[in-house]
Amino acid sequence: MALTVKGRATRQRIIEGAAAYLRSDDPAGVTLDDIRAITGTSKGQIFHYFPDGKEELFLAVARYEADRVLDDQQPHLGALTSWAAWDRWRDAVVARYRAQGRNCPLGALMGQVGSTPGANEVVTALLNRWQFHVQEGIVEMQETGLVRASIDPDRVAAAFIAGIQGGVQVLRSTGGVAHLEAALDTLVDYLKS
Amino acid sequence: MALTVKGRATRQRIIEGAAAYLRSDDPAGVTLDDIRAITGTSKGQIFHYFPDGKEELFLAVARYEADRVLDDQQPHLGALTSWAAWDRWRDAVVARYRAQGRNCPLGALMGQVGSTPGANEVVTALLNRWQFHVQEGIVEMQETGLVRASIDPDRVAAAFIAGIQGGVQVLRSTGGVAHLEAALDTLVDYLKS
DNA sequence: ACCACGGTGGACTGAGCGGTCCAGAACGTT
DNA sequence: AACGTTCTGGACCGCTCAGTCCACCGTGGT
Repeated sequence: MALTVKGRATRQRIIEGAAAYLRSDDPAGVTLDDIRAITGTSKGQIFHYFPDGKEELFLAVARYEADRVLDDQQPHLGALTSWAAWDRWRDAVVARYRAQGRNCPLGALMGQVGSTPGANEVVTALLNRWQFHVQEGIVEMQETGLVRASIDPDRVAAAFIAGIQGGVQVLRSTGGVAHLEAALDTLVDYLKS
Repeated sequence: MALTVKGRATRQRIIEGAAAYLRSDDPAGVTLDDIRAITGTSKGQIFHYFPDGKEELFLAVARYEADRVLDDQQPHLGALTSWAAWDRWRDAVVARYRAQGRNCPLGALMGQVGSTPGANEVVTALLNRWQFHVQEGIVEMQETGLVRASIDPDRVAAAFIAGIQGGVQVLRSTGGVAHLEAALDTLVDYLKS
């Protein structure tokens, strides 16, 4: 399938339109017809650009959303070299998810797509990149002596990822960011102690 | 709807059969017909005992599973009065989810049911009870001087809940319990420090 | 001018599935 | 034994929705 400039634009329009729609509404009941209407396209186009249909489209949207997750944390996440930087990062994460509210785009997508290999791969790749950045930050803090050397950067970075994921999970049920904040603050506190 | 003894038994059979089936298979594609076949019942019975249909049945299963979550952590969760008890609890949680593997019954159910008020209520109630027990444990440890008084039991208990939820979430994608262990160990370590 | 190929529109299909309905069996109460 | 109530079975309905198909349009290369 060779795409022209126009074709790429349409494909992208479908992805972004679908992403926006899935972000606002409950994705459980989202149909291809909804997406068709929202993006001002037709069934023909959707299957032209995503031959495997719904699953392929949703996976493309998931990849798109996954990229945004890390983008929204930059530049803080990439330079966790001082306590001030950690605080800014913490605030960025909390702000992002507070704004997002109950509608976690990726979470909802995953609930939809289920546990296909492709879906797991998208999530795993995101979590790996995320954790890597946190780990890098911890290592750098250790090198400058701000964090004691006895802690295991990989392990604590994993704990951060788990804490954030869980905080967001709770947010999806309760609507509050208290757990997310508690997890982040407690772990940062742990690094400082 | 007045249920006889036989009726209650059938209703329970449906719930448990559905729970078992949902636990093993991908719940996204589970139909009422599947449940009917598994439980050896009929459409008539399902709607007799769950007049609101699929949603009511799934909610009943969710409640059933939610109860099991805490049950599986007992008696450890209810008596976090020594470091040994905390370790036993930690091991019980990890063992439970390791055995469960990728198939988180409640998580999958929630992905199915979506964000109905009823579903949120089930999850919120579970998390509250869970967090309460952890908080109680922290307070008791403080009273016996094993945990320093300067930490906020509520906040750290919330961090535990977030860490566990996130660890399970990661488990669902990667199949590994490393994140769950990292979260628990790091937070217990935090309490000890 | 032509032609080939990618882009676009939308009617149509087919099946899966939640939910309805009713007839009849079992039960238990008097 | 008779009658009301609950339990059970399964045929049936209707709708939703992913996916198909094909005709037509736009564009760019020669």
